[in-house]
Amino acid sequence: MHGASIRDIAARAGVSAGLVQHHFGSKDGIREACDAHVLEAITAHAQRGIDGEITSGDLLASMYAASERGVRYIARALVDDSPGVATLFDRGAEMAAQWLNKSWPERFPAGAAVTHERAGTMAAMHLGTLVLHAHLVRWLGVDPLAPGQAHVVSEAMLDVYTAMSDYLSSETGANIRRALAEHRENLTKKRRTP
Amino acid sequence: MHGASIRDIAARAGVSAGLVQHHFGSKDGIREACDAHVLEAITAHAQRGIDGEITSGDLLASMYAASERGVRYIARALVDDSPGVATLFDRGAEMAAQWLNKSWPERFPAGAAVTHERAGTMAAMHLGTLVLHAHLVRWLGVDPLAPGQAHVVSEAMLDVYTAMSDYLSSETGANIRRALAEHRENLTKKRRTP
DNA sequence: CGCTTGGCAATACGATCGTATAGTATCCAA
DNA sequence: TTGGATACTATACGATCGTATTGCCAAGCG
Repeated sequence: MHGASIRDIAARAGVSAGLVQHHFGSKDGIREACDAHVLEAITAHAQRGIDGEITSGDLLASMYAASERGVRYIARALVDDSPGVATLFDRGAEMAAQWLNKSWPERFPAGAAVTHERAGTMAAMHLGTLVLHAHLVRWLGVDPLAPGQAHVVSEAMLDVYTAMSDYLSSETGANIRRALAEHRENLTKKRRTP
Repeated sequence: MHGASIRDIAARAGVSAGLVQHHFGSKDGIREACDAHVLEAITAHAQRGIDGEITSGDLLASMYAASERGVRYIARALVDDSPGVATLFDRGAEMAAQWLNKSWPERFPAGAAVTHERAGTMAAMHLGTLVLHAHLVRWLGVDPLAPGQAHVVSEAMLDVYTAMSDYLSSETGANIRRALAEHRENLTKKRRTP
C-alpha cells in the first residue's frame, strides 16, 4: 500500500480524493476491492492448472500473458500484509498439493504433512520469481513480465529442476538424497495437524 | 523502510531520535549502514557455498542458523528498493552461476546466456522462500527461520527438485523436456550480452 | 581556567497521509 | 414539482514522518 496514496489514486483516475474515500469507505476498502478483483480474475485462469495437463511453470507463464497488471499487483501485495492476497498464496499452495498428490499418490498422500510442506515450499519458490521480479529484470536485462518474455523464467525453472535432479541422482548428491528419504518416511505417514 | 521510523529505532535503542539522526546523517544513512553490516556478515558465510561441497539448500539452512535477524532483514530489504541489498541478490545469482558451471561445465558454460538465466531464476526461487517467509509461517504452522526449524524449507526444496525431475523424465513430461532442450541449444552457444 | 569538540536531548517545521465534514450539482421517484 | 438519495468537490483536522535547529553537558587540551 505504501507509495500509493488516496490522492495519487484519485489523480490517476481523474477524480477528487474525496470521491475515492466516499466510494470505498476507507483505504482498506480500496485494497479489498483490488484484492477481490484480482482474485476473481486469476482464479478462473488458475483452475486450468489443476485439472488440466498444464505444468506449474506454464501456468505462471500463461498468467503473465493473460493479465500482466494483475500479476504485478499480486507480486506487490504478497509482500504487504494484504489478507486477501494471503488466501491467494494458500490457494497456490493448495493447487501445488493437489498436483503433487495427483502425480504421486503414494509419495504425497492427501493431507499428509510431507505433501503440505512440499506444496507450500513449491508455491513460495514459484511465487518468489514474481515477488523478486524487479531483481530479475535487473539481472536478466529483460522484463519477464513483458509480453513475449514470459517463457524466460518458466523455462529456466524447468531447467533448474532437471539440473538439480541430475545433481541429486549423482554420486555427490547420493547421501543428500538418502538423508532426505529418511526424513520423508516419517512425514509421509504423519497426518498434518491443522 | 516502512514501519520503522527514526523515532521507533531510537526508542528501541534507548536513545533520542535526534541522536540517531545525528549519527547516521539521514534515514538513508541508517539503511546503508544496515546493508553494509548485513552484507559483510553474510558474505563470509556465503563464500563457503561456492568453493565448499555444501549445497544451495543447505547453504540457506546454515544461514538461517547463523544469523536469523540478518536473514529476516535481507528478506525485508529485498522487496524494498534497497540498492545495497540489490547487490546481494546479484551475488546470490553469481554464486548460483558458479555452482551451475562447476557442476556441469558443458551444460552451463561460464558467461553463456543460459547459465545467466538459470542462475538468476535459481536465486529468485531460493530467495523467494525468504521473502515469502510470512506466508510460509502461516501455511506451515511453524517458523522456518526459528532455531531448529531451518531444515523444513531446505528439505522441502530438495524434495520438490527430485519430484519435479521425476515428472519431467516421465512420459508426461517428455515433450516438455524435449522442447526445453531445443531452447537450451541456442542459449548455450550464445554469449550473454552485458 | 577557558575554550572547543562531540555525544545527546528537546523542540519545531514542513510535508504527507488517512479521514471527516460541509457543500454543490444531478437525477429519479412520489 | 419536490424532496431525498447520489456523485462529486473542496477544505480542514489530526497524526506521523524526516529533518533542521537549538541548547545542555562532560571530556579533552592549551
